[in-house]
Formats: sequence, structure tokens, C-alpha cells
Amino acid sequence: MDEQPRLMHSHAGVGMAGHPGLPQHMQEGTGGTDGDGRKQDIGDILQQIMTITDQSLDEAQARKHALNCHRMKPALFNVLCEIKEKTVLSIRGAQEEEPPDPQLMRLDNMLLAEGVSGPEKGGGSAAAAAAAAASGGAGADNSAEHSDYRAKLSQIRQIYHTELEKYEQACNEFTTHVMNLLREQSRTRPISPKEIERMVSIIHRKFSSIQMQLKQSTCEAVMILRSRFLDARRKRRNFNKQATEILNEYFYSHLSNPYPSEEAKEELAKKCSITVAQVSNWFGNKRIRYKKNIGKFQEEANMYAARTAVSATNASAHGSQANSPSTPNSAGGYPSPCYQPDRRIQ
DNA sequence: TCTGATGATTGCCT
DNA sequence: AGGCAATCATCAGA
Repeated sequence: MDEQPRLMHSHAGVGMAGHPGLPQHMQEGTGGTDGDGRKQDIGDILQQIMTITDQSLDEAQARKHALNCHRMKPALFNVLCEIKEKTVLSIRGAQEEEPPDPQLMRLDNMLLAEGVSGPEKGGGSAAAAAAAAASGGAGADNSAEHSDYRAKLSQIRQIYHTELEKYEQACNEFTTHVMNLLREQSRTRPISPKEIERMVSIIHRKFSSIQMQLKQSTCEAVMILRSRFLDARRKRRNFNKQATEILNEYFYSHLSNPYPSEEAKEELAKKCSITVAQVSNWFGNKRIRYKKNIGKFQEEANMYAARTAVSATNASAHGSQANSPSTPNSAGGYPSPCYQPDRRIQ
């Protein structure tokens, strides 16, 4: 530390050397010999500061030039930079090495998975595919919703990329500006390239925190869109008339045991263009509702029973099989509407 | 707008 | 795991 006063003194010496704008006694570096003389000098300097004009700025440029040309300048600045490095910057440096932010990684992963960042996925997101599978049946409506989802997702993607580009551009502009400024200043004050580098990384950190906010809000938007899309599965559509007929036909022709096997369910699902789960739901609902109010379903049961009987008769007449899928439980018979849930045949 | 019908979901049971 | 029962949410006709 005892170096500094000496250095500062020599610095001052460099700065004042041969400057045309300063009083003669300042250029000589001696100052006044008595107290009144010193006060006079300080007063002169203050006076100069207070009366800076365009002309004095020109003088400052000349002074800067003189400073740059001084033979001691590079060595002096090197030493000053070293001292700075050892004090302030080393303290900051200890805090610089940060592990990758887990939250940022999570956001990046999610944006990648949803196809917002990274290469655009042709078939839309995993969420869309999952929801498409979940909603099963209504194909046309589903694909319409799917494309709606994709359109909204690509809108989010576009906004995200535009904003990201804007931030990156602003970051680059600002970094360049600060670097130029520091390089320029490094001619008149001790700034090492390392310090410039550090400043750049500080700027990048600031901008990346802004980017993180952008990523966060983008993720939120995707989540909202996704949940809205997945909720759409609750928007049920009634099965078409033909599907209902097929299901009812099976139900009433197997009234004594209305529990289709897995194969039968698959066959029904195929015929009705719905999922096996929907077939199961339908039979679950039908059984419980039939049981609760047999009287109400009497007419329907009779109608389907008659229809089944007719088709069975036709089938036997033509020597072919009946229309209903696989299980020939009550085939040929006239299933009376006497379903008793306790008497399952299994 | 109301109301019954109906597909889906949930929690419990066997 | 599959079924039952209750319930929810939406559709569709009056």
C-alpha cells in the first residue's frame, strides 16, 4: 500500500506536465511556498473548473493526448490495473462463478418440449397429441381443436422469438456501446481488458435475467393454452345415431348379461368409431340407468328385442351369422327386458 | 331459460 | 382391473 502515494504523485506529475492551460506555478509542480500561495492555487483551479468552456474541452483533449504520449503511462496503468484487480475485482470475482440456474433449465426444457424454442415441430406439441388421444371419438371436431391449438402455439412461438431477438439485439448494442466507452476511457484511466470482459459478463447476466422473465411468461402462456385445450375433453359430444343404435342393439340383445368382453368392446368401438373406454363408459352408464328405471326403458328394450329377432331370423334364413358382435349370448332368442344386475353370467 | 338426456369423471368396492 | 353409484358438465329440445 505504500506504493500508492508515490504512484499517485507520479500520475499527477504526468497529468500536469507541460499543460498550457494551467498557471505557471502549477506546471512547475511546486505550488506556493506559503499558505496564502496554496489558497491562491486552489482558488485558481476551482475557478478553471467553474469556467469550463468549449475551448477548455479542447484543452482537455490536448491534455489527454499529452497523457497518452507519456512514456510512463503504460507502465503506470498496468500497475494501477493490477492493484484494482487485487482489491475490488477479486472480491466480485469470487461471486461470479454461478452454477446453471435450475429454474432456467426447467424453463428451457419446457419450451423445448412444447416446441416453442428449438426447431418447430410439424405435428404440434405432445400436449395436443395427448389431448387428441384423450378426447377420442369426434374426429373432425378434434382435429379442428388441434389445429386451433397449434395455431395459438405458433403465435406464442412467434412472439417469443421476436422478443428474444429484440433482447439479443439490445444486449449486443449495449455491450458494444459499453465496450467502446470503456476502451475509450482506458486511455485516460486504468481499465484492464479483463475488467471490460467482466463488465460485459455483468451486462449479459442482466439481459439473461430479462430473458428469463420472457421465458417464464411464455411458459405461463403455454400452460394456460394447454390446460384450456386439455379441458376441452370435458366438452362432450353425443355419439351419432348409428353408434347409439349399435350400442343399444348389443345391450338389449345381451340383456341377461350386458357385460361385453374386451374383444366385444373393441369390435363395438371400431363399429361406432369411438374408443374402448367410451364403450365401457356407455355400458356403465346404460346398466346403471336401466337398472334405476326399467319401466322407462321398457319400450326401447322391446323395440331392440324385436329388431334383433328379425335380424336373427333373416340371418338363419340366409345361413349366415347374426349382426351383433361376437358374443352370441341370447342369439336367436327374444330377450325379455328382465335384466337383473345380481344375476350376472360370468 | 329450463329440463331431461347423456358422456365423462371420481371414489369406493369386490 | 373392472364395475357401481354419485356427480359433473354439456348438449339439445321444448
